[in-house]
Amino acid sequence: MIKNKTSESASDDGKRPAHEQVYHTLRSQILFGEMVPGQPVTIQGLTDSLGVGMTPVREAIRRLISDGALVFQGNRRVSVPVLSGEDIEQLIFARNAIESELSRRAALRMNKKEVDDLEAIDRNLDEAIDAGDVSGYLRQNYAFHAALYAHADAPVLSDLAERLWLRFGPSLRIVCGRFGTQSLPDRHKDIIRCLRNREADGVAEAMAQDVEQGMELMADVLAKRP
Amino acid sequence: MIKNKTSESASDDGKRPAHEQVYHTLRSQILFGEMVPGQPVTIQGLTDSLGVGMTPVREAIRRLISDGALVFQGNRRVSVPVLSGEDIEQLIFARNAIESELSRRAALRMNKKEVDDLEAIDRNLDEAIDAGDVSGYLRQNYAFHAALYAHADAPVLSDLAERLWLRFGPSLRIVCGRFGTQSLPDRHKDIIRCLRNREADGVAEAMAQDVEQGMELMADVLAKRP
DNA sequence: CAACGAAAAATTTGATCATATTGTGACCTG
DNA sequence: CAGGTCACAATATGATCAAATTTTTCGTTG
Repeated sequence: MIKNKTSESASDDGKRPAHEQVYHTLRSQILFGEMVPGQPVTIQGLTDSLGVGMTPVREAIRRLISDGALVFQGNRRVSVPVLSGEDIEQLIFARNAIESELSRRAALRMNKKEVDDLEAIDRNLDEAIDAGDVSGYLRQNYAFHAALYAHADAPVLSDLAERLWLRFGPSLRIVCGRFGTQSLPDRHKDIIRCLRNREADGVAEAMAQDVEQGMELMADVLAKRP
Repeated sequence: MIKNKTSESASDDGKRPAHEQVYHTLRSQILFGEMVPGQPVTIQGLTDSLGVGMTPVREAIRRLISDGALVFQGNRRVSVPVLSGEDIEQLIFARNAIESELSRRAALRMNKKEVDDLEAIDRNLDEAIDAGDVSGYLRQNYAFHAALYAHADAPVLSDLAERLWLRFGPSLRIVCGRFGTQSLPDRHKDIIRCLRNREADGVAEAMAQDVEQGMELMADVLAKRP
């Protein structure tokens, strides 16, 4: 079986329509910090680099703007968002509210094997931290939260959480890039322990601390040098 | 000044690009219940009825899907969302958290005149209720909340709130259509009183009750006949 | 004479449309 | 009831038009 298409990138997934491909490609790039806050995003640039027409690119960009993953800058220009102090403050509030509830719901629903799987992700995360692998850290950290929330059985709330992550993804990468992977502490061990004991409120509390610690470090770092 | 364009609808706003026009037109239709939950939405249907090409329509639809205002049903089909009981439960939680915080922030920032303006909206709302004007009720009720949140100076949280409103708009219309405008009680008078006294926590509490009452009535009604 | 600034041309990017292609579901037939 | 065919709607592209930014040029001024 030969791929005779030129296919410069975008990993031809075979079936999915191109606009979804583009959406998911860009989404990952934003979520995992492959785009820098403030970086301009052009339609024509993407049609060239991704090797697709403009229509799918336009649709993907609209979707990402609606997600808060990109911002429309008035004069037809689109760019990766730069977070202000107030933005981060609001993100802390919203993440605390939404993600602690998601954690609580997940705690009530997860069985032993599912907690084991989550712990496996956390081990991968620790490996990435030890290796100083920033990209791996961002991916595994996201995977940990996403896996937990997937068990909450709450699509509306999960959706909101995803949007919030898209907003701070690029900035989180900046923080990690400056201070390495050691600097961001987490409460994942507490979360897993409480999950095993089925202490839903404990899980929610640990998640709230996890969120708050990470976001406040981010706020501090970005306040010094935006 | 003559509009010589055929312009069947979409109120040619002069400057804004067509895809934004289409987006806002559809957004209003969804928010104010001019679309029925479950109703299919086709690209070609909209290109015909709005008198624009398909590209702007496609972009607007993608944006609305990302907003949660429309749902993509797997096989290229798009429709207006139908809320399940679990969806409403999650909406109640999220609205409570986000909108009470927005109210609290607004309370700390609003001056006397701004509260007067809000009260004027509430009077319009009461008129619509007395007149049994469902469409007017939906618009004025939204206007009341939107005006309040606009004073919270919290764009990230306001954005989240807008998304939640888009999700339940069509279903709220169904509830009003079945039971009239009298059936939905609100706490707007309490909110205004607390705003005048600068009791931020009181405003937040009243808003939480306003949200909860409305949403639970909606849940009850839809539970009987979805 | 150099430097600054304003106006105009050129380039780049975005927006829209018309058209070709592809995939989906319905309908008909054996 | 299975399999094939047909019609319709969605997807994707490239061409064309419009807008905005950048660059260039020219005139004025210190």
